[in-house]
Parts: sequence; structure tokens; C-alpha cells
Amino acid sequence: MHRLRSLIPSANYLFCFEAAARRRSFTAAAQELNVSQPAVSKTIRLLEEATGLKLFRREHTRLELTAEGQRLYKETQEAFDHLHMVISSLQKKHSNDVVRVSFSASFVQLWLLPRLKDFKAKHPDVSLRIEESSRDDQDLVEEDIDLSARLGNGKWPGIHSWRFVTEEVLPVCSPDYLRDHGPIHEPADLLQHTLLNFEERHRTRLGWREWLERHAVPVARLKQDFVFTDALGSIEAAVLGQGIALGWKHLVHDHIRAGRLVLPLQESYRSGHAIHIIMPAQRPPKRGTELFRDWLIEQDADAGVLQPTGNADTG
Amino acid sequence: MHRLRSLIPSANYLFCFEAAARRRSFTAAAQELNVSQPAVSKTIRLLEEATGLKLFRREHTRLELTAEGQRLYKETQEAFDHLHMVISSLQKKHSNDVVRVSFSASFVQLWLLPRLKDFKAKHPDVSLRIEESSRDDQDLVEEDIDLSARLGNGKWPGIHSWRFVTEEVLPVCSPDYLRDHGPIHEPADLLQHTLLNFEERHRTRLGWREWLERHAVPVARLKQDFVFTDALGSIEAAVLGQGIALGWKHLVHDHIRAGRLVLPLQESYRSGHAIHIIMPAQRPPKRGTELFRDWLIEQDADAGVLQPTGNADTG
DNA sequence: GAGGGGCATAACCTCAGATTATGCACAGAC
DNA sequence: GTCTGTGCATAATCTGAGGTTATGCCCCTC
Repeated sequence: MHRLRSLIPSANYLFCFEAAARRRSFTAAAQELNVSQPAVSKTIRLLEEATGLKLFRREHTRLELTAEGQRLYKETQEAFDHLHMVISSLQKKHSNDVVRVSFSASFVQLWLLPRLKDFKAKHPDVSLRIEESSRDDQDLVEEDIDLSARLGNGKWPGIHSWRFVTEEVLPVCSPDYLRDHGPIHEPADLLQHTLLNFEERHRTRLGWREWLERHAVPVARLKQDFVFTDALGSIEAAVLGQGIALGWKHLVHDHIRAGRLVLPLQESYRSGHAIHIIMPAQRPPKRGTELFRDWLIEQDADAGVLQPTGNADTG
Repeated sequence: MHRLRSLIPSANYLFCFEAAARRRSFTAAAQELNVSQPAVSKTIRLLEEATGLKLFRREHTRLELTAEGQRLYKETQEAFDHLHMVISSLQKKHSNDVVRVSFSASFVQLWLLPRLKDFKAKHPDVSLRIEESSRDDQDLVEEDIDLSARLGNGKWPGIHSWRFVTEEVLPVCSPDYLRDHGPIHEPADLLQHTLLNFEERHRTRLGWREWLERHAVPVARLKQDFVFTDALGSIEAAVLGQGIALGWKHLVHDHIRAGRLVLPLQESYRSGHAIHIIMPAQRPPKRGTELFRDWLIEQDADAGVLQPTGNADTG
């Protein structure tokens, strides 16, 4: 044990002693420490017995520190002041090192979490506070967010942005679904299938209607058998073989690589926009935020060619 | 409360943290602190939660301090080292300030204790450890005694001495005893009274036989109705009216002044010796010892004239 | 002389800090 | 590849240090 512990059985005694010494009153110290006056009296007696030092002179209603008590009080207060300063500065630094990021649930679950281990390995001292947000129009400053992602042209006032990944949307379903309900030759065939939709209240994303119209398939009325609250839900339903979902290429990349999802068609839609990494421009970013941004860019989310499978000609 | 306490609910957490950080092992820290390993694990978790700081990186069987943990460990250890040094030096100084004195029980009870308040008031930071000794030939060095008293000519090898009080021995009894059994005109009359004796195994003091012989009263055989183990006992018996005791003038001074004892005769015996304050010569005395010696000398134990009372002619 | 305030102690209570039981993860040995 | 050992983590439970209440003592003020 640290040798100090052989001198005082409980470091908490010093909290008590410091308060009593500063207030020159066991009663006032007790109030401050939220304990009863006899608790302070007893604790000081135990400290005096343990150390063999007379720390206070009790003079009826006046409490005086002995010379030894004065000395110990001064040093204890300095030690406590110093430790407080150390912990506070560590806390402040920690707060600066905690990068507050906010993404859609689908991005977090489908893309970020599987890769986070690599970030942690490369930057063990950077902490991320990951919030799942359901809005496009989040005020980064207001909500004290260090970094987020946003779909668009990358030009927003008060925002720094870095292009992250192309928006490319394509239908996905499970291999089982395709085997059981396929083949699907052209986009119009999709109308005969269970299309998995999602609607996010505060985020505008391309839906089935838009996708089909972009592929010259007029849609008078779209069946709405399944509507999820976000893209993540519809992707998970697709993985379970419950229909065909629209998948953003970078989000379904892992599922496809793993064979859990396949491309029933080779058609996809590129909006011409991209998802950008964004930060508020008003304050210099934390070191950890820069590290995280650089790491995100390194991931090269556009990389990797996905081949349609399932209904490709096979022997 | 000290603001540190708002950051860490228990200062004892720091004991635990310091040990774990130094040993780089919760298990080893637990052994050192005499607690179980889960206790250390839990305490560190609570400290991390309270401060919001990640202090350790757990890597299977290897424990590493984070950068924050390193910083806190370094500062905690310095603070603890410093406090330990302060308390230790206070303890050493206290040991130096504790004056170990040794006197006969009769001196302590009859003379010293009634006056000690004055010493305390003048020297509040000097602590006395007062032992009651039953020997004249006490080895001061062997028994780590700083100051004592001894009867004699004041010349002892290896001893510093200061004359304290003349040895003057005189009969004393209570007023009631004198009223009931008096008057007593001359020393020979004492033989008709209850003489209170004492014998100390390891201290030679004048007894009734010697006193009477010094006053030309041959004593063939002395009644030994009461024999106490020290002078204190016989004085207390005299106060209770149980007989006539021999009292050393300085020891009975207070009782006489208070009227609890009277002098039945005006005869007293002066041995030509004195009681001396003594200290071992081999080491420089502690400051407190010097202060106490000076204070004893200031008391002027020889001062004050005692008048025989009781059978003096009165109108 | 009575009342108030603050420290001290005894007797008793209780929950923070400890335990035991057990699980998990990983490295090393075979 | 499997098994064993080691160390950290957590849940459930236990218990005694640190708290409480009750009360006494001492001294000052009115």
C-alpha cells in the first residue's frame, strides 16, 4: 500500500479534517459535509489517535488548530487543491478529447460500428460520443456536435465539409427472396414485388416512387405494405427476406460482401449528390475531431465494386 | 466541503487507484490493500465514473494506464508522498516534544498535578508523559526518561541536576485528629499517638523512627499499626484523620494551606539534602524538557512559611 | 441561576464498501 | 484445436466502519 495509508487508515479523514480546520468548527464542518457533528468529532479523534498528533485545541466554543494541526491543514489543503486542479484539467482535456458525432441510425449501425474497432486501435485516446440523429437539419452548434454527415452539394453556410461518399441507391433483397420470387429482369418487374419503404419524419431520402420514376417506370399507386421509420429498418427486413429494399451502396456494402443481401437488378440511381462529412466552421476543431474526420476519409467509402448476383446467367 | 470532494466521493478511491496504478494489477493491488480483487475493480470503475476519466486500459491480463491515468497517478503519488512526509515529520517532532518525566506517586499527586494547569497554559504545545515511579535508582537512559527528581546532594555521574527543594520533614495530621487527641507539646508525646508509616521497596525515605531519634526521642519499639506502600497513602490517611503522618514540606504545602492538614508540633527535620531535578547528561535535552525544568524551578517549591496551628495559644 | 451553544461519548443503526460466486476473454502449453 | 490458468468484470449478498440519535459536560452570556 502507499505508505501514507499506514499513517491514516482512511483518506476521507482528511476531508473531514480539512473542513473542520477551515471552518474552525466541528458543527459547521458537519453541516458542510452533510454529516452530524458527533461524526466529525469522532473522525477527528480517530485521526488524532491514528497519527498520535494533537491537531485541535478545544477551548469550549472556540476551536483552535495546534501548530501541528496548522501545518497539516496547510499541506492537506495544498494537496487537495492540487489534485482538484489535476482532475479538473484532465476532465477539461477529456471533454476536449470526446468527439461528439451525430449520424443516422442506419449509418451508425450499418457502416460505422463495424469499422470502429479500427479507429479505436489507431486512436485509443480519442473518445467518441456517438448520437443517432433523425434529422437532416440539425444545428451542430446548438447541439454541441463536433462532426456529422449530410447529403447534398457540400455547400452550407457556417459549415466545413468534406466529400465522403457518392449517393448511389439500388434495390437489395436476400438471396432466398430472389430464389423464391425471382427472377427480376427489369425495373418494371419490381411492381409485382413486396417493396420495403421507410419514411423519416425529419430527413428527406429517395423512396421507391422516385427510384422507379427515375427508371422510366410510371407509378400510379404504390403498395405500402411495409413502411419503416428509417432506412435501417427496411434493410434489416430485406436481410430477413421480407421484400426488396432500397439500399444506399455504402450502407449495404458489408451485407452484400457477406452474402446476406444480393442485387436483384443491375440498375442503380446516382443522384449527383454526395454525403459529406461536416463540422461547424465557427470554432477550431478538437484534435480528436480532426483525427476522426481523417480516418473517415481514409475509409474510402466509394471504393469497392458491387456485382449484381442472384439472377446473373449461371450454368 | 473542499471542492476536491465534489470530484471524487471518497478520497479512499485514490488509495486504491494509486496502488492499482503502481502495481499495474488489480489483483496485486487488492492483496496489498487487504481487500478482494473485485473490490478494487469496482472502486476503480466508480472512480472513473465519478470523474468521467478513463484511467486504465484493460488488455486481458495486462493493465495499462491511459495518458490521463498516468497523469493522475503521478500527481496522486506526489501528493501522498508529500502528505506522508508531513505527517511523519510532525510525528517525529511530536515525539521530540513529548517530555517523558518520572516522579514518585506522592510528588505527582500532591504537588505536580495541582500545578500542571499553569504549565499547560504557558506551554500548550509541550506534551508531558508522566510516569509514576517507585524507584530511586531509575536508569533514565535505559528507560528513556527525559526528566525526573532525586533526593541527595545533587552529584551523580552522567546526570545533570538542578536543586529543586529542601528536604524538610514534619509531622502532620488533620485538625479533627488534633482536636480529638491533642494537644501535643513535644516530640516524645507522639509515641502515644497513631503514627502513619510507609515503606517503599525501592526508595529510601526517612521514617518515624529516624525522625524521632533525630529529636532525641529514643524508640525501643515503634507501633506499626498502619504501614502504607508510599508516602501518598499515609498523607491521605492523615487527611482522613486516621493518625499522624510524616510529611515532606513541599508535598503537604497545599493541604496545609487548604486547612485539610495541620502541624501538631513546630519541630521539623532538615536532612541537609535536597530533592533535585535530574536529566541524563548524554544527550542534549528536548526543548520541551528544558521548558518543563525551567518551569519547575520557577515554582520555587521552598517558598512559603508554614505556621504550626492547632495547639498554638489562642485567645 | 438559567439557557444556549458546541464538543464528547455511548449505544445503536445502516448502507457503502466489502465479500463470494461466477462469467468472460485471452494467452500459453500440450 | 483443446484445455488450463490468470486476471478483470459483474451480480448478489453480507457486514462493520462510519454514520446516527440521545445525552452529558463545560463554559459563556444574559
